[in-house]
Amino acid sequence: MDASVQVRLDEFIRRRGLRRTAQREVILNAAFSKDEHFSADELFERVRLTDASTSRATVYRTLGLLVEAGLLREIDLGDDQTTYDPNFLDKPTHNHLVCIDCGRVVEFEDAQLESRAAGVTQRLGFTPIRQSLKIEATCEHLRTHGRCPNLIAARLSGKRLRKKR
Amino acid sequence: MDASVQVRLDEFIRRRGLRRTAQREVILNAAFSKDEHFSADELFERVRLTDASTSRATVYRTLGLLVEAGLLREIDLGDDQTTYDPNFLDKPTHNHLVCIDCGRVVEFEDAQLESRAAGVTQRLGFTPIRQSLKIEATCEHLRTHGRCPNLIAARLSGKRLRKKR
DNA sequence: GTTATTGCAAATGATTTGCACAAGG
DNA sequence: CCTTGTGCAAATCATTTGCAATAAC
Repeated sequence: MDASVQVRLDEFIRRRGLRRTAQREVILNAAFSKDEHFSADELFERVRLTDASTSRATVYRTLGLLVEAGLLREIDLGDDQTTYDPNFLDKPTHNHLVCIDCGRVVEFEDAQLESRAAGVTQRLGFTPIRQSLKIEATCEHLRTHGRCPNLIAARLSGKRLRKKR
Repeated sequence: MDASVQVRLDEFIRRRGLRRTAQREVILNAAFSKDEHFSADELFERVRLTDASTSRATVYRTLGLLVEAGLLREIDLGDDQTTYDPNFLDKPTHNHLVCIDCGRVVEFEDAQLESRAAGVTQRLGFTPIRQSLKIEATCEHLRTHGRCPNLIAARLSGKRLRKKR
């Protein structure tokens, strides 16, 4: 985990008169231990590995904090639960491509898309704050080879593939 | 309501061996009576005006049907409940700009954004199926005039302004 | 007649919250 | 100390579902 994440949270906590706690520490570490997206529950599971006493409620509360602090961002991948993305610090303007076949999520940045969207926003009489492009697509690999390695992996791990409940 | 909507639903129903019912008729009409976005509950309220007997459960079930039939599309505006957009028949590739100040939603199309995103998708090894750009922005009007007509209207109508529960 | 559909009420499941206790500064 | 944070369990709230009754075709 990048040390600056720790620093940013500390600043946010101080600025707001909040407190540093062991739980927030553990949760922060769990959240930024990989660059993978995660749900509140997945994070809770990760947290348990280190610290069995931290409660699910605290995970939810801390997630809210981290989002407010600008460390995490909530993204919508099309399923029912909120997904958290820890990669906006490194790539502040990245977008997401979701594979309809296997559920794989690919992140990408594109400066032209970014500026074009900003222009459109201005023209409409607004000031752009944040923009997110979600592309849903099918896997070229699946169509040409008849199978998709990610799909197989996803099924094995019992991962939920799109769509609500 | 455009008559073609009716036709499309009928075709979908026939193709799938489903049945035309009074409830589906009423719900379809309510959904396409305006070009405004709506939540399941808002639609249910609209439906009650015409027909007090149709249940909330049937509204939910029919919404699923209309989405499958390609008549409605679920969009994410950042609040907790699913929002349905009836305007994709007229503007198949439109995107959304959400004003952070007042919650107003502006729809816009942009062919260049569209094709650029499609190009990126191809380059990543996927076939684009659908793409949605959501822009969050602040109101120019609010900053320069100190007030936003939409914000006032939104507050008066007790509209929920972003963020979860 | 079959099979799909509906209404009702109960179930679900992610997320939030009230409260009494614990802990940071 | 005084206030914020936490765990727990109960509460929320949108959405889904089981089931018996109803209505398409």
